Amino acid sequence: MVKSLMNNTQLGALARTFSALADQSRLLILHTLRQNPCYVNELCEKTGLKQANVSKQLGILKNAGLVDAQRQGNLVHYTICEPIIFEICELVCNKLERDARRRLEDFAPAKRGQ
Amino acid sequence: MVKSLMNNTQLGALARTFSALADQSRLLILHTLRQNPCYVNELCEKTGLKQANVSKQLGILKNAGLVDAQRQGNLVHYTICEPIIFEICELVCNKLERDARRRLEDFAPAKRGQ
DNA sequence: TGACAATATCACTAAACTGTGATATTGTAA
DNA sequence: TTACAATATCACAGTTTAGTGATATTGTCA
Repeated sequence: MVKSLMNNTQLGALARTFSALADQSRLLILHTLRQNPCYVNELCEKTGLKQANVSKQLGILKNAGLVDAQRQGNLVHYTICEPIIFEICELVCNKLERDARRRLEDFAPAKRGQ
Repeated sequence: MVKSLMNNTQLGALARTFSALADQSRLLILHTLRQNPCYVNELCEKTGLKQANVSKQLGILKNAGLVDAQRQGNLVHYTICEPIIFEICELVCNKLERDARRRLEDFAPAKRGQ
């Protein structure tokens, strides 16, 4: 259970963490890193995002404590350091799927199966 | 497990849900509603936010499918309709606490207990 | 009907954010 | 040292967002 009473500092920190997750490009980066931790240039290729943008978003993710960076010579290797983000995404994805299913039911009630 | 491959539509929907959670005022409203579902005017009193603001944020939360509204005469009663948001907040809060603890350890290593 | 209360919406301002080209930084290797 | 590659940072434009006072909408009651 979340603490039953939260203070403003806690709510602010919570909001900042959600902000880090509230962008499609950053989610794409996390999703990509999940398949394989990799270097910045690889992230650019895999995601199709530009280098400056990838670096910027990685900075935000790192600042939120979601990814870790490790310099290897000329390269920087990024890893996800908070697997809980995938639990969280799973919970939200399930909710979204339920929502969509419910919306369909409004048009095609009683159809069973998917 | 989250689907191992997500498409842009899914990532976008995910980002939009996190956006709804990425604001301190909205988290405060959710937190308040969690103690007791209530009417808009009560929310204004309990949170100290202005009426126009509360209505606006409630609209965003409702649009994200996080709260439900039920008109009762002149009043509108709001309820949280997605308890999973508390699981999510709990996961994030635990992470934040771990982060803070780790940060403390950098200054006061080996102190045990809290 | 008219007066009033609760809530939602509008129009606006100030602040924050995304993506980008250009540039700075950091490391390698000759 | 110099040249070069990978990444981070800067400065900027365009977009989005939160909060607010004013107003519109919706419902109650007399």
